[in-house]
Amino acid sequence: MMEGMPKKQDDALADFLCFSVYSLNHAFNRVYRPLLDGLDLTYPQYLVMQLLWAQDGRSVKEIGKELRLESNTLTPLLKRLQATGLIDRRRGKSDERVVRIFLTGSGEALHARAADVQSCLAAAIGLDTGELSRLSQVLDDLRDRLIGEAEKLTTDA
Amino acid sequence: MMEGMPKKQDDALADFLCFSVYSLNHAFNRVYRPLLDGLDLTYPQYLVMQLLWAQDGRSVKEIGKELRLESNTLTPLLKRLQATGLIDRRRGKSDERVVRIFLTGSGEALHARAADVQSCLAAAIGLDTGELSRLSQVLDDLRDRLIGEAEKLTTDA
DNA sequence: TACGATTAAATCGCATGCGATTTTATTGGT
DNA sequence: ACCAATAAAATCGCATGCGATTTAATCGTA
Repeated sequence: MMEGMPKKQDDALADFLCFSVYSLNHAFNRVYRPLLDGLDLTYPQYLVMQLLWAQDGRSVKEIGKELRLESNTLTPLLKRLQATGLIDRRRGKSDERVVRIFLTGSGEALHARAADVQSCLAAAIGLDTGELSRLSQVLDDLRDRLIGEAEKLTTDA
Repeated sequence: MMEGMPKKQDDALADFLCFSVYSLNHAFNRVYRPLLDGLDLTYPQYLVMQLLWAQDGRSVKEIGKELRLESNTLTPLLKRLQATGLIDRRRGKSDERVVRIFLTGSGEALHARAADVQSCLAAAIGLDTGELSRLSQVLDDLRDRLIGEAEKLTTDA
């Protein structure tokens, strides 16, 4: 309003942006859910399967680094995928602490059935390739900056 | 790669964008958490309090419409806020089905202590006002479009 | 070699989200 | 006035996320 005091107003936008991301994330889940229901996968499970389809035999740690998740989230999730028969969990031979994740036959087979999830999503989003990649880039940069800030905050406290 | 077959590649970007949003949302939570810990609030609880600080006496339905959440999420959350003494839940007089949410004294008092959350967030994000509002707008538009698509998908099935 | 520090997973507890259902109150048509 | 349809919350079950801690294996160094 006044020239001298726009700071309060501006700061509110930070909250708005966070809510935009929060509610957009929920919206994505709502689109993914009906698509993934047919595959008996949740969205985080789908993310893990995507990684494994790209490359097998990753450790829990490596998966966590890619998805920004910790073992306290991944271990139960991976056990559920194992229970449904999509993956195997094997202790590393050289290092017994490491658990490596391998696709089973049905885990690999699911890849084909997951083929149209991406195209449905792309259609629902309705942005062209350029906009998509630009937007992803902006969000990823912001994410990495925030993770840095979060570390500062928690280290200080 | 080939000129004739870029569709597969393009569709993958849809998955990437969704993951960008997913992981950015987690990153926001990591920044908010240490800030909100001092207020004994979670991020969704903070969102509800923001609404109430702006305007008291909303119904659960109205809060849900703003935050895109259902009663199955809000009811337990609101009961926790009531248990910590920040809000009151009262049945509407004209319509006994409706539960309206009111700030208590300590709920109102918390507003002052929450003042620097926004400014810390704004600093962590590190974008200027114009970029912030443009980005929010893009994400909100996408969210609303996706919710529309999700309804189509679930209605079809 | 011994042993404390480090590391990878796992475990525990709590707070979301949400699909599905239930409970209670209100409304609308006859 | 009656009663099915509708509407608002609440309840239940399950799958994340994550802080905090624990367990088990490996490493580093005296």
